[in-house]
Amino acid sequence: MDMQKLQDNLLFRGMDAQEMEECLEALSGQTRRFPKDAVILRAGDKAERMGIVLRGSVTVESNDIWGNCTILSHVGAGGFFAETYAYLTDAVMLVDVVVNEDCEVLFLSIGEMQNAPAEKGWRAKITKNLLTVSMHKNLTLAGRSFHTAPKSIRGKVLSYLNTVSIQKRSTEFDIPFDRQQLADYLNVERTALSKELGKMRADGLICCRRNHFVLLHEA
Amino acid sequence: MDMQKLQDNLLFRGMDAQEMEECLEALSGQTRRFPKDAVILRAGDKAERMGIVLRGSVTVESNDIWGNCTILSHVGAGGFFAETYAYLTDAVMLVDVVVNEDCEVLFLSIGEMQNAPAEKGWRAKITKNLLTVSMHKNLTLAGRSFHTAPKSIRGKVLSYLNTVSIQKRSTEFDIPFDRQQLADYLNVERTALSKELGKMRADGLICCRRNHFVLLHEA
DNA sequence: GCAAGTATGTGGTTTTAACCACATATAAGA
DNA sequence: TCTTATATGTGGTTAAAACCACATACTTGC
Repeated sequence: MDMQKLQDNLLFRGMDAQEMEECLEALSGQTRRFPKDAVILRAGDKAERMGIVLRGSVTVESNDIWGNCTILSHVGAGGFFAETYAYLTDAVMLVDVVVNEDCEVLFLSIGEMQNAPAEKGWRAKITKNLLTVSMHKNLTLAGRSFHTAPKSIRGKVLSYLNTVSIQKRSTEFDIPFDRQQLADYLNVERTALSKELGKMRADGLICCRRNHFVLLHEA
Repeated sequence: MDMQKLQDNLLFRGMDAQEMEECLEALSGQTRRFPKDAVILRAGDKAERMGIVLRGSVTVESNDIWGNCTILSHVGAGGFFAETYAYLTDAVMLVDVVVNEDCEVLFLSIGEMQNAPAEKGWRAKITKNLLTVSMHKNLTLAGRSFHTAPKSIRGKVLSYLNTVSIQKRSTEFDIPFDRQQLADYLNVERTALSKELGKMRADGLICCRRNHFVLLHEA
């Protein structure tokens, strides 16, 4: 495991090498690799361990019996999943975690944190860091609510693209979704999304090819 | 302020009277009353303080320029708002916090927590409690995503009512929303919601009057 | 470069919910 | 109690998106 890279991760921020090691030991840190489309966690599971994406990416999604898919969030390298379920041990997962790009995941029994001796420096640090992680996750979830709120497909798309543009600090960027995934994220039908993107292009609002987008300022 | 009741609050769990006092002092605890429809916090504000609802209730909502309202969550007595924005001090609020029923709110400069001496017992406790609060808020937000995901109004309503029923452990319960608010929460149009509720009643799925609902098991 | 598989786009139809106008019911105040 | 205000429900129309079938474009492996 690349310790240096891990030490830069938000969850371990502020720890020295010694603390990191103790922490990984106490929380039974373990890495695993998964191929694209693998289901890492399934709705109904009781997740005892949270996941940290070291390489690749995953999506957190809900899949109902009728085949409807709703993507709640995309988690790239350095991101986290299932931390809520792993920490609130009584909560049952309502979502699946699915591999988007071949990835490597570090699992941590984050609940064990609370059993660690309070004197250990890493305990206070990881608690504080997990708090920050959780709050950021809150903003992510709230963000999706904003994207799905507009009534029209165009409104949803613009809300989403606008946010990505702000995050990337550029009007030209790649999004982490293909058409079907973007549709599932915005809760709309794929072909309707394609149509709307076509209209938006015709209207001179955007320019896009596959997952590459450019936002255009109207003349 | 009713200290006993406050001590039962999730955020202060595990603290003794002494710690509570120190904590409230350090975080500049201050209570205020608000009448119905007052706007406690407005989108665009930088919230330095989180709110704890002691009495009454508030809604966290997004109101755009065109008059569209989206209710993200309802916060009743004992609940919290703006903790994310108050803790992540650089984040600007994207939502309004509006009084739903006349209420009393305790404000806390939760960011100050990090400046308190680490030896203080209350600091570790409130950090841990805030973590729990944040994670529960995550589940709340994810819950709304599930309610708004179904394509049909009926699907949304059933998803919502089903969840409330599970929380209240009964098929008969009051919801904290009037029709307009429920529509805003589920992201649908009010009159369309009324119509659908009528149909659902005709279909023998539910029985409702104002904000009182009974779920019926089909024959 | 070709074949096969996957992703994306387009046209046409149907379903659904938004929208508007208004009726009725309930609550609150004089 | 009567009046007024507010909340809820209903009918009809329209706009929009879901849905289906299929064409085209792109990717990948051989």
